[in-house]
Amino acid sequence: MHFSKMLIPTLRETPADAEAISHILMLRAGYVRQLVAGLYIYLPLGLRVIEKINKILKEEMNAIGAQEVIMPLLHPAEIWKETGRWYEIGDEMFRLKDRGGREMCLGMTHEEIMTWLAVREVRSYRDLPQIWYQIQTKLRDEARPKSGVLRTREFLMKDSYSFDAGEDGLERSYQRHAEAYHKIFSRCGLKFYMVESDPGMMGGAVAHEFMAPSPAGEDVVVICDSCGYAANVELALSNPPGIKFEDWKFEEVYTPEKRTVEEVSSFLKLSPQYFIKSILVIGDDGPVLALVRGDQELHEKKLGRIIGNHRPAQKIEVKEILGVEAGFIGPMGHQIRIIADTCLKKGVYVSGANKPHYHAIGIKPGEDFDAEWHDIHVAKESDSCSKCGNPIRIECTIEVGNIFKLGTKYSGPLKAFYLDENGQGKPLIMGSYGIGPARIAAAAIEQNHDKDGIIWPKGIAPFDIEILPLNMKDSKTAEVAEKLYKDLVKEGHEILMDDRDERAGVKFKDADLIGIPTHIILGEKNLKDGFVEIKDRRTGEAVKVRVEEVVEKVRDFISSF
RNA sequence: CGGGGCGUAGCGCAGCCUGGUAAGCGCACCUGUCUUGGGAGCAGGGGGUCGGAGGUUCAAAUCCUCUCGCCCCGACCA
Repeated sequence: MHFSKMLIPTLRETPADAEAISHILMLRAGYVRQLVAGLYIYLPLGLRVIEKINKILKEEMNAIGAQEVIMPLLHPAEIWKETGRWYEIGDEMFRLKDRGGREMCLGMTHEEIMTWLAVREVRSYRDLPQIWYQIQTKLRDEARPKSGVLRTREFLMKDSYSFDAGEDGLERSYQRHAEAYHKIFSRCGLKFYMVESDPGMMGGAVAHEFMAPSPAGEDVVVICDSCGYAANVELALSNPPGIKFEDWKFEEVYTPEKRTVEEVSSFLKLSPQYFIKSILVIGDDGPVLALVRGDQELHEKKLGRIIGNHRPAQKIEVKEILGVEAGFIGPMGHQIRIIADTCLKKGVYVSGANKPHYHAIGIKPGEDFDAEWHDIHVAKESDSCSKCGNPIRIECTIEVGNIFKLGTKYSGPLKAFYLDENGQGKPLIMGSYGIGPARIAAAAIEQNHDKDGIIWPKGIAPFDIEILPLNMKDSKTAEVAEKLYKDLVKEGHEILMDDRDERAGVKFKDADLIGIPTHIILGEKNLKDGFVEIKDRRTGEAVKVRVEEVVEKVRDFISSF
């Protein structure tokens, strides 16, 4: 393609409302434009990247026997009502009515519709397994779209759904997806982790996420380099640093106006690790007291998985339920449900004395109070791996893919049954699997850029090579550039030819911004001696090559990186 | 939905506090000229209901009220 004939509106300056690097660079390099919050236009270059990614997705999905289909994105409400999600999902679902007043919604995912198809078309165990996928638009009315293309209200998703006769089959489909996903993200040039994740509202028991490390990511992941344990911080288990306990006798001490752990800890000159933080929350089934160590934080989601929906108690509620004001709560002597972090199970601690302006020293778990023990703290960098005891790492990541074992969550309510060998009706065992192509593109930029712009991984670059004839007014330059372009296209390379009548500096700057992996530079002086330069965008390394050898050298050059 | 910030030319911004002399700057764009290995120079030019509505005033980009939009933090995230 010729630059002069393409819409590539590069920007010299950073747009004011972009903050994430991928967002800034996609705007500056002319890949996308924003319509309104969370809705993006993909310009020619941006579309090329998405299509490269989609091609990889299709190849790898087809390779595991998945079949491409396409589903409507307008859905009748009835199906969503049957699974209950019409009611469970809140404002995130776009809802509307057709002219007949029939309730509809825009598809935010396709479990219901895929299962609807399976109900009708899958009859026998002989039809199984089936894996169906599509690459199609999803619509979710996000509360807060952000970070450019990373979180939008409308986005492309490769979603696949597996239907098996039993748990073994699901396991196979799940593993095949995991392997395909590894290949996909590798081919896209991403650094990524596969981590254990919370199945959440998707239902089912097992789920993994594919996470691309990047400071722009909104998910936090716990990684153990020693044993390979990797999990989303929403469920990651970890052991807080061990501490040496004193042999305190139970004793109440006067701590006037000292309420927070920091205040009491500095007042008593004891490290926060020796404290028990007591947090009262109000759940659907009544109040619950959550206990974590003084140097730890309570993880709401971890607690939520144990007690369900809950919210922090208000000050008045604390007084009413526990009989003491916040700041002096201790775990002793309460009748309500207590969930305590596992690391508190042993030791001798300090906490509130359940009377105003007093704390208690020498509290022994198991003796002075009892609790249900769960890992409910937020994993931190200083924690150690719960599996092998070695240090863990915490990283911010972009979720680029996920895989869920659904079981019969959808096939049950929608009555997706098959007949087994004995003629018995059984529910299909399902899995669902997603990948966001736009997030792959954004993550690739987040992980591959420098001060000058994007450095695309070869697998998903919009073009393989950019030709830069530095002076288009020089007839020799223009002539050789055209010939090289034709020859290289004939070789099967995708080429962007910067045939604009721009100064050399402009072409270099734009080429670096746009980030095509290989540049062929045609300067007047080199050309007089019969040479051009082949330059690698990532390293900046350039080699001088005779014009007639370019086609051959490019072959070597490209394969050497 | 709560908190904060910002809306002035395609992009980046100044002007607002202290109303009039305030529709400005840089880049981009158009014409000409010159230049061609890292966003050149010179000369000329086009482009704005100052997000919108209402109000105060002799007079509003500027003050007041309402409203819409965008970004960031948090909550939420099938």
